[in-house]
Amino acid sequence: MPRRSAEAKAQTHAQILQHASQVFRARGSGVGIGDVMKDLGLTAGGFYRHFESKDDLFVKAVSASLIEIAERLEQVALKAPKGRELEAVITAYLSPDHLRHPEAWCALATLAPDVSRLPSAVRKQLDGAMQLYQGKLSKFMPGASDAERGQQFLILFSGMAGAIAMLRVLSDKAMREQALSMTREYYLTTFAPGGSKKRLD
Amino acid sequence: MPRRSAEAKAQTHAQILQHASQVFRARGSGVGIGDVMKDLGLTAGGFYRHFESKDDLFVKAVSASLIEIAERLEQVALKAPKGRELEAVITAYLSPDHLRHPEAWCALATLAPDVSRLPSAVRKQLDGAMQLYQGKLSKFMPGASDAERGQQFLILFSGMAGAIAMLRVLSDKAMREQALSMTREYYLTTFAPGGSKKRLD
DNA sequence: TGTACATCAGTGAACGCGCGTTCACTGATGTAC
DNA sequence: TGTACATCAGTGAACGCGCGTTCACTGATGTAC
Repeated sequence: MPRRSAEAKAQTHAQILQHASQVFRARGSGVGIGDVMKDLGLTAGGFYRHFESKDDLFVKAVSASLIEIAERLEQVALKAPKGRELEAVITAYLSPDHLRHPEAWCALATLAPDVSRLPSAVRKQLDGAMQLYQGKLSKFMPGASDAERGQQFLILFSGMAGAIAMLRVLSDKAMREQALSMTREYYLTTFAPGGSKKRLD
Repeated sequence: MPRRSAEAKAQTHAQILQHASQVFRARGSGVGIGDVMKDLGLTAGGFYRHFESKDDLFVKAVSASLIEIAERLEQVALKAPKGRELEAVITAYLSPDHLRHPEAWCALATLAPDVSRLPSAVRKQLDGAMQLYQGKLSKFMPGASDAERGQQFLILFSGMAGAIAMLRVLSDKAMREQALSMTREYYLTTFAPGGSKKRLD
């Protein structure tokens, strides 16, 4: 097929990024470029009109997915009743939907080890997305200063990501979901001990 | 090279398992069998006298490493002063040594996503090791019943594993180590608020 | 205790396959006049 | 506004490579008598 317009190219570029970010989260960094392109009705050769290499795509896909999740969780907080923002975020993050759909949720829970194995020069490209994640959500954390809220964010989100990652290892589905709700209760009690007893759903 | 004695075979088997478990933790499940065998001075062909397939090795290597860490942490607890067992375990788990040496520490922090992508029939083979891990350490957790201590174990260890995994993503070494000590303080305060103020080193 | 024979741990070459990447090519798009 | 030409998004075949696995073979080990 011949040349496409500038807008068409931008659209293809966005599609590759979006689809790759889902498929990496679902099946890990080992997923092939040919697979990603094929799913979009394209061939592998065309990939290199959009990205320098597979590593380039991987880093950009992880970065994009982190930003997307941060924005989504920020929206969840902003839509929550006053004073219950963090409760809403924790409930969303530790939801059965997150546990069951790695491709649609947080890349930290699915790709942290893959990312940590990249050379630090490459990992550096993710600093921005990590800071944005922290920036969008630490304002809902308890703490007297920005620094303190930033620390609380790190502890809460690394803990929740670890919980999701570990629960996905368990082979028994019923046990997994039950342990999830128990874990959610714990984090809600510890980080968002709101006055009212009723939980958001 | 010709046939070896039964003990020699057992030793080779143990070496493959041990080395693979380190190298998978360090570089992920993508590491090749040829590499593992070569490091031991062997050739790839001989691998199949010891394991059915790469997946077989991977699952057994993860299982072995989980058991090894569980036993090591249990020893840490047993050597700690009375009443400070959990404090010692948390300090060991959230140590700079763990952060810097994935190959020598907890497979949950390095391989949880790889494991979660295996078919659940294969993952089932890890249930035993997971239960052993829980069994060896939940006795040091606070809680009135076995069930409660088991839950506390899950929350604490998934949280700590997530913290290690996430901190390894950060590109700045100084920030990583500082965030680690802050995280360690948090988990010590929350889970092991011992009477004495001095920390174990 | 010695001998003949079966076993099998480890070798090394070969296999089929899928991967990331390159490249000559096509023809619609964009641009210069 | 029309025309000639350069650009370049996407194709599809090819590349080199490394992977997991197989297999005929070697010769020390283990066993039966």
